[in-house]
Amino acid sequence: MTQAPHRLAVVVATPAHSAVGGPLTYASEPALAPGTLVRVPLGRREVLGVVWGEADPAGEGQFEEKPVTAALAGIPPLAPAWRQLVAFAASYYQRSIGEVALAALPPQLRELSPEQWTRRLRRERASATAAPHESAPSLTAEQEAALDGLRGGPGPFLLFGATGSGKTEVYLRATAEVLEADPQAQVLVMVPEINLTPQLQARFTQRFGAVAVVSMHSGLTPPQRLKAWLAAHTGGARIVLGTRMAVFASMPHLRLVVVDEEHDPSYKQQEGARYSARDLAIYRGHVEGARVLLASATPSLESWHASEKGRYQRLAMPSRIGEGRMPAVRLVDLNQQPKGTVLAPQLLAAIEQRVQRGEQTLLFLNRRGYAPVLACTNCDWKSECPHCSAYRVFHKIDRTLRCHHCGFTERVPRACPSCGNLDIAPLGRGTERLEEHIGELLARARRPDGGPPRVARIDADTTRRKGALDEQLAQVHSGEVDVLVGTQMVTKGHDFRRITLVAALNADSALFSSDFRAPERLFALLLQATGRAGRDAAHAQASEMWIQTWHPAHPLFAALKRHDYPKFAAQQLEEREAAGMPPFSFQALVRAEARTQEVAQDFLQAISDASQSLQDAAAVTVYPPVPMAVQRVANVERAQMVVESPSRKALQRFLWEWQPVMQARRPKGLIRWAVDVDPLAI
DNA sequence: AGCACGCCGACT
DNA sequence: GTCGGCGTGCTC
Repeated sequence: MTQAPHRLAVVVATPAHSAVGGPLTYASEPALAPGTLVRVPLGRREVLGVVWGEADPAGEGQFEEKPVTAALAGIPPLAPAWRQLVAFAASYYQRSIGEVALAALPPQLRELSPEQWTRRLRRERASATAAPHESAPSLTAEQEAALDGLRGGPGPFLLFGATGSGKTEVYLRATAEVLEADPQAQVLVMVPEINLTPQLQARFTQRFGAVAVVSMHSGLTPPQRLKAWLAAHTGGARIVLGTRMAVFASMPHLRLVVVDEEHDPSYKQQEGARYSARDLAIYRGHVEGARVLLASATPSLESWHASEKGRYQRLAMPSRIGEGRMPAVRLVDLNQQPKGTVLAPQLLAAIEQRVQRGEQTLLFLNRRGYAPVLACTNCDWKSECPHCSAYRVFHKIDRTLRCHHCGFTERVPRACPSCGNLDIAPLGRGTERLEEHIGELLARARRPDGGPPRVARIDADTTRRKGALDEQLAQVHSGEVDVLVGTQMVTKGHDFRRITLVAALNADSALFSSDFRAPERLFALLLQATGRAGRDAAHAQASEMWIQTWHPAHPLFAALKRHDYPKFAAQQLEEREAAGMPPFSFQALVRAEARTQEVAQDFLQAISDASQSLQDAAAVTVYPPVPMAVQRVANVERAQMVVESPSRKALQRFLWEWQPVMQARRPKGLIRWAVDVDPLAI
């Protein structure tokens, strides 16, 4: 073998602050272009890497530079814009480039040998044309105006559109225009949840044909993911639909990015590189010269603020299509009800009325299981999880106590484990118990056909099986179900035609939460739930949203009654500004996990003290460490501290200066620590 | 992150 | 007497 002339910088999936956080240097006989996928030896294994560029000549001779094992040939290298996106995300969210890059690639790529790879490529030689299939419906004036706005500027755009105003049709039209204007152009459409991809995929394939559309989300099998990725990377797929991970899809001809329900917290990744797919979409649009369209009926306050300041261009579609109008919001004051009321009599009467008329009701309760706690009636035993600082939830269906944090599950004890008392009682209620309860309450009511009312429940427990959600939704749509009990899962996106009554039963917990974003989330959730009712013009008049609350005078409800998001947003932004909170400041969270709370907090305190000598310390406030809300999970103690600055730039610099300090101060017994930039929940 | 090596408890 | 728990260290 002759001397290998090229020294390549290759990124591999190593965490940011291990000793090998940066790109590694490998030797290669042929010159490999940046963006080429390679297999390289690392320790005793062989891993997938991405060529990032030429290695730094200064580092020559420092390590034994092993040769690249093989390049995955036959596809174009990852484009500069993709690499720039990955490098930016790694830098902004304080991770290594390799970690972000490899997480953004389909996992199966890591496992394929070069032979399997070539075989695989040969199979995927299909190119697709986007042939419009169905004819598009005519547009409302508001949709026309939104599309005009979209044509008229560079963006980014914030489409502020009521539920039922026809936002999806705007995405379809905008997509059609982009695809027609450029025979190679590609479009990325993101939704918050996997559950929402099938119906969106159906809409897009109807319009553009199946070959042009692929979806990308964690529910795909590894071969499906690889296939979708290849189709996007080689340009065969003109349209990519997906969840947050799709923001990293390799799309060399990206021209339009749509972020549907942009306010949804699911766009923030909660482990590994904690990126916001919505924020990265904005950045990506910027580097690729693609239009970015964020859309929501209840935009995040960050996006709303940006549109108020003119950084985002706002497009408004306030009206529901056709005769549809938003349901009337009615509050039930729980202070006026007998103690222990689950459903106020007037709400129950309203439900019975719907049942008799053959209309449907959605009861929204954001807590699954039968009861959140099981307690002994004699001593003070409660169903605490032995591994977490949380109660295990009682699931009556299989008579188990399940910890929703660590998964620890046991059969319900026959008697109190502490005192032997046989009488242990559920406290509070979840969807299971509500389903049971409502069944009893409605026992005397009759459907128009004379039959007894049918109650169904949709939550994470009833939809665990693949396809289960679809089956259950189909039952609702066919009219088999009269009353649907569900968690927030049912408030998102699903188009229920015959629901004329929606009720939220436990809205209050978020009103006085310590999390400053809780009201924003609650408002979005309730308005979204409201949007589930009255989507069918024939029933719209009688549609209602009921909210049971102890605090009917809360200003959030006043805005909700008028469906007035702008008013609500203005109030919230005023408070945020006065308190110096996002979007008027920028935050990061340092989290630490250890066997003991003391080790975790001491570490945070130590790095906090050490941070005061950093260059940007004056522009940044480091708050004291505190235990996390759920302090212990799976026998690991967790603590965190907030870091805040009025300047995003200063915060960024500060965090990067700080990283080596954290590394150096890492004590024995600390399991891990992580930085969460722009955290959603504190 | 993997994956090794290395030192102390309950099983064949 | 081994299997295996996870603590510590290394990877171009």
